[in-house]
Amino acid sequence: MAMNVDDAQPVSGRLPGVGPAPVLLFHSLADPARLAIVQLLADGERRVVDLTKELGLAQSTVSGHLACLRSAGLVDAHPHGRSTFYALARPELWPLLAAAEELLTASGTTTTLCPEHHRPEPVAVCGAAVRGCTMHHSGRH
Amino acid sequence: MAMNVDDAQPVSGRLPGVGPAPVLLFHSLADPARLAIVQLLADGERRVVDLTKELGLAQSTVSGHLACLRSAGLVDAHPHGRSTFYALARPELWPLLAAAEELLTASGTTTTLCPEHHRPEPVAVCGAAVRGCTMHHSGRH
DNA sequence: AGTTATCATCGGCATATGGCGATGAATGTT
DNA sequence: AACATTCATCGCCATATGCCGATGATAACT
Repeated sequence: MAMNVDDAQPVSGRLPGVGPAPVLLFHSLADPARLAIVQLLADGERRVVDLTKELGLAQSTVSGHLACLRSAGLVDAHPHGRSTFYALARPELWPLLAAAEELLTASGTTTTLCPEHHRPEPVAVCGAAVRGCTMHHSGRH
Repeated sequence: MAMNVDDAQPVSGRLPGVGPAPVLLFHSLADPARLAIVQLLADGERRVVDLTKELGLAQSTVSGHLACLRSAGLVDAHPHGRSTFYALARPELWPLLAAAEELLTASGTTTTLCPEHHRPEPVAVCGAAVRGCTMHHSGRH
């Protein structure tokens, strides 16, 4: 479930230099469960059990997905007591999801990947400063 | 090699609504070969043979990857004579890749996914209008 | 100490993925 | 007409992926 970074030659060995990092990043987002986790974490950090219940997946499965997201650097794990809290680690994720959403919209698909508060201004006639992309920790410790 | 759209219940059936489209999109980018193809096509459209040589992969493999990218709506196929030209179909892809690049940079990885002419302005003090993200067809028919 | 809760990790299993060569259709060339 | 080229598709195979239950470690609670 992991996809190691150290698998050297990605395909045949002489591909143009794409590097494993972007592949890992996109791979981590190329799964319904992981994408759902990201969306849930957008609302605030969660414990593994919480996600387990919200997703309807086995605990081991959720842990696996979280490990994947963590290896991609998208989430952070904060152990607290006997539970572990997971939270989004990269605010830069929202522009990415917004861009994906826009691409899909342009392709004719209606999708919602970003919560409203993380979407960029519709057009921004210029003047308004930085918006969206704010990390908000709704404490639960 | 395709990943069908009609596989209904993605994981267990009761996941929050993420929809198959974004998964398909990210999946299409989560492969070194396909990412390489995208980069090559950024420079202009290619035939399958061209990509086959440039990637060092079997023709059937390349065709498969192109089918995947096409099913994700990222590339278009223009049959011409006995060869087929493939070109990028979505200019909106560049903001996506730029966002991914930024995220990875923020994560500490140095990666280059967009050609310079497709990158957004470094900061854009405001004033300069729309830039980058232009589709350029360097004809070869 | 004993019990309960939470979670990471492991092994097993069914399926998906990505690689290849072979085949056949379509088209251009001789 | 015969041949060559290009490409989509198919079957095969090795590996990766995602799911689960079981196990064991850690920490809290009685």
